[in-house]
Amino acid sequence: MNSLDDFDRKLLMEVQRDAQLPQNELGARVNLSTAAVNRRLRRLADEGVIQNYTAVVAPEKVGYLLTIIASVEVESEQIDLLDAMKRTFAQCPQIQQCYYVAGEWDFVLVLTVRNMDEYTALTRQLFFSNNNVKRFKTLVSMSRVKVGLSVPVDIDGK
Amino acid sequence: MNSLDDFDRKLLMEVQRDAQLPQNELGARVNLSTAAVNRRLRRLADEGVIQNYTAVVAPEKVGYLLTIIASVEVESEQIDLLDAMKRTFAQCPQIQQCYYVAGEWDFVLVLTVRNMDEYTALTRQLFFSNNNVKRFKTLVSMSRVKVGLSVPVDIDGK
DNA sequence: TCTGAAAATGGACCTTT
DNA sequence: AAAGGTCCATTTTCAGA
Repeated sequence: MNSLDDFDRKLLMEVQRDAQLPQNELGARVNLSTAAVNRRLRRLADEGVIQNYTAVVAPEKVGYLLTIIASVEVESEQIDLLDAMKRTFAQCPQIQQCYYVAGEWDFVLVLTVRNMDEYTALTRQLFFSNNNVKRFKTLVSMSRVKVGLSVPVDIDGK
Repeated sequence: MNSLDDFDRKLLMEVQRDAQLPQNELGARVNLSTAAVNRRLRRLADEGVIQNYTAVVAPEKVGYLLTIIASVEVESEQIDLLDAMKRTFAQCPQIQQCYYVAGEWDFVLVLTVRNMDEYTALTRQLFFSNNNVKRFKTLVSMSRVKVGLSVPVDIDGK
């Protein structure tokens, strides 16, 4: 049902780089007619391979000057407590990413905040006032060396 | 030069959620004519507020089943050594994100890989064979609770 | 804000494998 | 059948009045 060919992979590569390329330009790059490109992009979206199209906003241009990585260890791994935390984290607009991980920590969060005060307030709200947070650690980003969600869909293996 | 009004903020909000909304639909949502929407989106892109438009690909649908968070401590913080590492990390397609951080670690990486073998190979290439890596730690993501790059541009403060 | 031209999308239909 | 190509109508973009 869900096997991608080289056309699909090339399209995904291009459209991850620039989702605004018109379909005729995509067609020129991957060697397909615009109609075929149109059909494939629709199929990829329908199948959920392409989750969505989004504009990437530069946080520093809208006043979000700080990026923070926070690790969280929980007190109890009881399912409903975990689910509640996941929901809380997912809903928090400043949390861009939340991973539930195995290892020394239970959650890793990537946050974007305006300044340290905003982060301090968030730690109160998210960590200190949550009984199930045993401890957390903060790493402050000095440089966002690479930031993206691109998946490498090179032309080869499977 | 770069002050956003509520129209801009609403547009950014919408277009982060779905970059495919036509400009007339955006206009209806934020209460502007399509021409005004058109001009504003162009301006936001020109100013770099909108960095780019991209299709978000579901990694698991293209065979990238594992998400890994890796922390790296370096041996020396000599500028040229750091720059070399940054370049290496930035170029690695499986590294989605790389932050240079202050705190217990020097780098935090978010990686997407097909499987553990691929990650093991990457650790050889990126960490073990790099003299400037003192130590690294791996956290394996069991659940990608929230994954995005959205910046909260709600309607309020500055 | 409105109007209109140029461009892009997406369906219908036919052809190829 | 499954997928590509061509053609065409509709929608969208975007500049000028």
